[in-house]
Parts: sequence; C-alpha cells; structure tokens
Amino acid sequence: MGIAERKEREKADMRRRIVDAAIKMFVEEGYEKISIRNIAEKIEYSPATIYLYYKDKDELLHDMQGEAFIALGVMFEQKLTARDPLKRLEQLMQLYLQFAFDQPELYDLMFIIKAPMNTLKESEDWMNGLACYRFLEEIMEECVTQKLIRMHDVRLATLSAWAHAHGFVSLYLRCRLKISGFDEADIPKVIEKALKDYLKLLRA
Amino acid sequence: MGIAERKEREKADMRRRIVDAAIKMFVEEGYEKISIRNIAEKIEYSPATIYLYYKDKDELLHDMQGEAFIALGVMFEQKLTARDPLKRLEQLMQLYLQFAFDQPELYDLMFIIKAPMNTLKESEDWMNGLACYRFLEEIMEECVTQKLIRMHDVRLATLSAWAHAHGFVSLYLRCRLKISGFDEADIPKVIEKALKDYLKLLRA
Amino acid sequence: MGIAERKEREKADMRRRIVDAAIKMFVEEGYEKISIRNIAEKIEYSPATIYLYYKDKDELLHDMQGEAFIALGVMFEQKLTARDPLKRLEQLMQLYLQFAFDQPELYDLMFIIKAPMNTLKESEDWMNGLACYRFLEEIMEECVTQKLIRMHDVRLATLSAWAHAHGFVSLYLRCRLKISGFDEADIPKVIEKALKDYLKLLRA
Amino acid sequence: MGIAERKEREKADMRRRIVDAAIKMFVEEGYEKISIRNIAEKIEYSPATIYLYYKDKDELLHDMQGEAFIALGVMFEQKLTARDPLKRLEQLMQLYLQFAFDQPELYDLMFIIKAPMNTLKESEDWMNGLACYRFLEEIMEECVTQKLIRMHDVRLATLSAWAHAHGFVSLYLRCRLKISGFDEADIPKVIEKALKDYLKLLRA
DNA sequence: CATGAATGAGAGTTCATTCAT
DNA sequence: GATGAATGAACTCTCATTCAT
Repeated sequence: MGIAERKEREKADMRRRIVDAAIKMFVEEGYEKISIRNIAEKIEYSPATIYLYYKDKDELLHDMQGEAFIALGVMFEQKLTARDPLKRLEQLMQLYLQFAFDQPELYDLMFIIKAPMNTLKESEDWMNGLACYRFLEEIMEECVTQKLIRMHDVRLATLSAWAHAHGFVSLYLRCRLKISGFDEADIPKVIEKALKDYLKLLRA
Repeated sequence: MGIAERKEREKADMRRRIVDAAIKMFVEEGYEKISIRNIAEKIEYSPATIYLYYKDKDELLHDMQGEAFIALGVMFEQKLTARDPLKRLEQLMQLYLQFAFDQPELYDLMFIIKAPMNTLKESEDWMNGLACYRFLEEIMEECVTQKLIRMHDVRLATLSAWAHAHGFVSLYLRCRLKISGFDEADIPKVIEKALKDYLKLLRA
Repeated sequence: MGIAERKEREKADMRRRIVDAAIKMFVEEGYEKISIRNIAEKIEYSPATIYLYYKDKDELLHDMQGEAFIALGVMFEQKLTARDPLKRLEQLMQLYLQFAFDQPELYDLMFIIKAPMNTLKESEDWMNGLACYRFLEEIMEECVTQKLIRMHDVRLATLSAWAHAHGFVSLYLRCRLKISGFDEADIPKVIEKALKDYLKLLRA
Repeated sequence: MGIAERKEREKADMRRRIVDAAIKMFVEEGYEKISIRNIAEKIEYSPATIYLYYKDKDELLHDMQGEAFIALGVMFEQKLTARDPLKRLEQLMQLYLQFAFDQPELYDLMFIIKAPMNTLKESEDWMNGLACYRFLEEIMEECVTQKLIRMHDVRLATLSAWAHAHGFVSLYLRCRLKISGFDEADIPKVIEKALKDYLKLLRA
C-alpha cells in the first residue's frame, strides 16, 4: 500500500512539475509561446514523456487551468475577510479584479481561452472553476436570503455579477477599452469604480 | 488626379475582395481554419498578393473586424427603432445579443480575439468599433441627461452596459457557463433575462 | 521437473494471452492500429512485460500469424469433408477464399505482411504455414497419383494452385482489381468463378 | 502561351525530380525508409516544398507508382516482340517476372502496398496500371477470338493470368515460398516453369 | 516476474512570410 | 501589379525499445 501511495505521489509530482513549468512559461511568455516541446525542454524531459502524464495538450491546459483556479481560490480563502455579505461581495469583486490585473495570462487561461475546455465532454461538469464559483454563489445566497440586494434568483444574481466583472476584464485584456476614452493607465481604477457602482445599484 | 483616384479605388476594391473572402471563410469555418493561403486560394490570387495590400495577417484581421462592425452597425441602424431611450437601450441590448448568437465567429473577431488589435499602435484609436459604440453612448447620454437611469457618468454607464452584455456573451462563447447550472440550450434566454434585470436595476 | 514444467506452462499461458489480445485488436482495428503499447494496455500489463516474452514486435507478429494459421487449419479440418480429391480441392479453394474474405486482416498477416517473417533466419523453416500447406499438398498428391489432373509434379501443382488463389485475393485486398472492370461487389463471386475455371483446366 | 507552357513544364519538372528522388530512395532503401523529410533532403529542398507539388504522401506514392508502371510499360513496348498471341503471352509473362525480380521494391509499390491507392476515390479509375493491363488484355482478346485458349471470357482470362503471376511473385517477395520446399535460389526458375505449365494448360 | 519511467527518433503536416522575377 | 517558388520554423503526436529497480 505504501508503495502504491508513493507511486501515486510520484506521478502526481511529475504532473505538478509539468504543470508548474508550463504555467511559468505561460505567465512569462503567453499562451502562444507554449508548446509541448517548449515545456519538455524546460523540465528537461523529452516531449514524449509529457504524453505519459497527459493525453494531449488540451488536457495539460486543463490542468494548468485547474492550478490557476486554485491560486484564485487560495486568494479568496485568505483575503476574503469581511463578514457582511455586501462587504464580502465587494471584497470578492476587488480580489477578482486584482487577480485579473496581476495575472492576466492566467486569467486568459481560466476564462477566455477555449482549449482547456475541449477536454470536457458534453455532459461533464467543469470542476476547475467550481470552488471559486461557489465563493460568489454563497455570498449571493446570503444576499438574496437576507434581502440585501434587489435580485431574488441566486443563480441569476451570481451569473450576473460574474459576467459583469468578466466583461470589464476581458474587454480590457483584449484591448477593446481603447474606445471608451479612458486613459489606458486609469482603466483598472475605472473598472473598480464601475463595479462598485453596479453593487450600489444592486443594493436593496 | 483621375489616375491616382482610380488607382486608389482599385486598391480599395482589391482590399474589399480580400476581406470579403476572408470573412466568408471566417464565418463558415471559424478562426482557426483561416490562413493567408486559404484566403488567397479563395480569391484566386497568390498569397504574396495579399501582402501587397496588407502588411501582415493582423492587419487583414483588423480590416475584417472593421467589416464585421459595419454589419453590426447596419443592424443597429435598421432595427433600432424605438425612440424612448430606455426602450432603445433594451432594444440595442437585444440586438447585440442576437448578433452574438447568430454570428459567434464574427463576435469573436470583434471583441475577443487579440490579433486584430495588434496593428493599433499605442496611441492610435480603435476606429473599427467606434460607430457601434456611439450608438450605445448616445442612448446613454440621453438616459443620463433625462435622468432615466441611476447613473450619472455617461462614459461609465456606457462602458458598464457594454461590459455586462459582453461578459455574458463571452463566457458563453468560451464555454464557461457550464458551471452556472443552466441548461446549455436555455442560456441565450437566461442571458436576455439577466440583462433585462440589469436594465431594471438601472432605471431611475 | 514439475516446477520447470509449471514455469514453462505459465510462460506459454502468458504468450497465449498476449497473442490473443493482439489478434483481437488486429482483427478489430487492423494492422496499422496495433502497437506494443496498445496490446500491453489491452492485457493490462506494461509494454516492458511483453518484451519478457517476445524479443521484439516481429516475433510477436510471428506468433500471431501462427495463431491465424491454426484458425485456418481448424476450418479445413472441420469443413473439408469431401472425399474425392478433385471435389476436395475445390472445397479447399472455396474455404480459402471464404477465410480471406471473412478475415482480411488475418489473411494479410498470414500471407502479405513482411514483418512476421523477419524473425525466421535464412535457414529456418516457416512452420506456421506448414499444416495448412499440407492440406493442399496432400490433396494434390492424390490428384497426381490418381492422374486426376494434368500436372505431374506435386510440389509444382501445390504451389501453383496456392499462388493462383493468393494472386486473386491479394490483388483484391490491396485494391488492384479496380482495373479489371468488374464491380467491386461482384469480385468475390468472380474470383470464385475464375478459380473454378482454373480447376476445370487442371482436370485431366 | 509560351510562358504558361514553360511554367507548366517547370512544374512538371519539379514533380519529376521529386518522384525520381523518391523512387531512387525507394529502390535503394525500401518502402519503410522513405519519408517526406528524407526525400526533401535528397532533393535539397525543404519538406514544405514537396507539399507545393503533392497534397500528401499518398499522392506522391501514387505518382511514383505511375512512374513505375511507365517503366514496365516501356519494357513491354520494347521487348514484347512476338507476334503469335500465345508466344506473346508467354513473353509477357516472362517480362513481368523479370521486372518483378529485378525491381522488387517497385513491384511492391505497384501491386502490393496499399498507400498509393488511397488517393483514388471510390468511383475513380486506377489509371496508373491501365496501359500495362491493356497489354495483357489485348493479347488475351486475340487468344480468345482466335480460340487459342480454353477460356472464352476475355476479362476473366486476363484477370486469371495476371492473378496467377502475381500470386507467385507476391508470395515470393513476401517470403512465403520458404514453405514450398524449393531452394530459395531456384524459385525464380520454378515460378517461370510453373507459369509455363499454366500456359500449357490454357492452350486449346 | 514485472514494471514504471523514460526516450531518441521520427512521422506528416501547416503556417506566415519573403523575394526574385 | 502580381506571383511562383520557396522556406524556416514550428507543430502535435506515436512508436519500439531499454533499463534500473
């Protein structure tokens, strides 16, 4: 049993090393620069080795995405300190933005790039994002239950808040906010402001 | 002068043909299937010819994006019939969604894919999206002026509405709404509903 | 001694399991889909294990070929019922064709693919095909002895009949009969007819 | 027009060079050693260049096959001197065998390997082999018309003679004649003898 | 006995782009 | 103005095989 466990751990370690190397490259050089060969080189293994741990590139991207979500989850865990649901909501939004601006490449992988979703079969759930999603959902649940906001459907409220934040971020990351007339440099602040305004609207 | 003009016109014609062919392929086969070679084949010119009219692929994508925005603009022009600003806003939102769901590939090009933005220099404005943006902005201006909504900054209101809609659409197009618990097939309706709720919140 | 025998038996068992799995894959997915890794997966052993029982892929293919010949031999054994040598010859031919059309992949392995023959050293005999060959040879021997056919050299007669049948089958399996002007679907029947004609020619 | 022709010629030249290099490698090193990269290296072009002239490897193999058939055709043209249909038939058989024994790799490509046939669509004819096939067919036609042989259906007679010869050759090339008990070195002679016997049987 | 881990070698293919003509 | 020809640089992925354990 000990042996099986050790093997298991070693396997997991290797996956971890692959994913870590890949994420590092990803963060440093962006999506388009990562390739199986690149990653293999980085970890000083042959490309074929990667295929011992991942069936294809999409599956690897999927795991990288998972890792990225863990990072976000940890951040929520640690920094989401407020108790009051509305305050907590605002805090979560701010953390979300902060993550996006600090780790734009990871954000891309988590919420924009298609590839990591390819491995999911039609029926399969997207587990990677679940924990983080729950953070928001739970807050929204409280907000709805306690009638703190002007929405009554938890799912809809959750989706809406997320979509709103994501809308800002993704337009920004993909350079579409040039049009808005705001100074590039101000945009993070503007977005924060806009989201706060949204929360104000939301408040009952 | 006449000659210069003719040349100019011919040049424009050729660009148009290239762009049209490219868009057609884009719509039919998706972003990943288009390549300079493919397009060249379609218009029955050599790949090299395309480089006489476009300095690189990004520039071509930029023009294709422009064309796509024209299509959206025309749609707004024709179907945005309501007079009342709030009604008009709702209508615009619906048209936006409709366009996104009908032409997901074009939407991608307009709002998600990075490449067409690469050609824009730091300082340069993004003209492609401007006209469409104005549609929304003008409505928002009226809304603000007439105090029909609970926001006072036109730019912020515009940005916010757009971001909200885009957030929904882009999460959907990139398969992230699996997590929301809604049925895939219902999502367009759900989004519409969510946006209407947003407009309700917004209303003064 | 008992122990050695048991070991021997176990070894044989394992080879059998490997060969069986390999043949199954071979029949189901064709020559090009089988690989050591695939087979290993199927029998739930590691690829390395296969190399404990087979020195290389060719040797395994050789054993698979042997198995295939056993199948053909069994078929001959069971269905070769005629007593009269000429009738028996015709029957054998038909059975041969039937096997080829029913099991084209196995036929390939037995008579066309080079690899399984690579293990045979220059001097070594090809035992795999022997038993089946004997079926034909024995019939031919009777035919010659009883002067039922217009050939006098048993070996030559045997070879000739086999070559003729194989010629048809292999041209067919490798798609060369497109040229003959016959309808694809009719070809099995045509071949049968042609071989019967050959037997008529042969008859004294 | 001159220009177009020249271009055409140059294109053909290049295809020729590719095919020639490929055939040379093929003849020298066998089927398994040729790869697009290899060929490219040989002709000192990049692999990509080959794809300007051939859509894929199968298409190239198809052309190589065509070239091989031309060689056989030329041989028939030049050395098929007999007038008498039966003599002519015997001569053709001998030439066929000679070609097979002299150029076993080419024979493989023409009659055994699957790949060059992959490019042919279901409905499409196999032109490569046609001219050579006609040589045999025409002879058979004369034989039948003049009642020189004991067969009456030209197509069937043609097919049968070809299949018979091919049967011998392909069993030999793929090492299956080890079983026949003949000495490896004698086999070409044996085959010749066997085919002559067949022709004797055939004679009216 | 069995294997986990690893790999070197190589496959076919595609792409954006360049440049002499 | 147009292009034919070419390519360097990638790409993902698969395979038979080995060897320390």
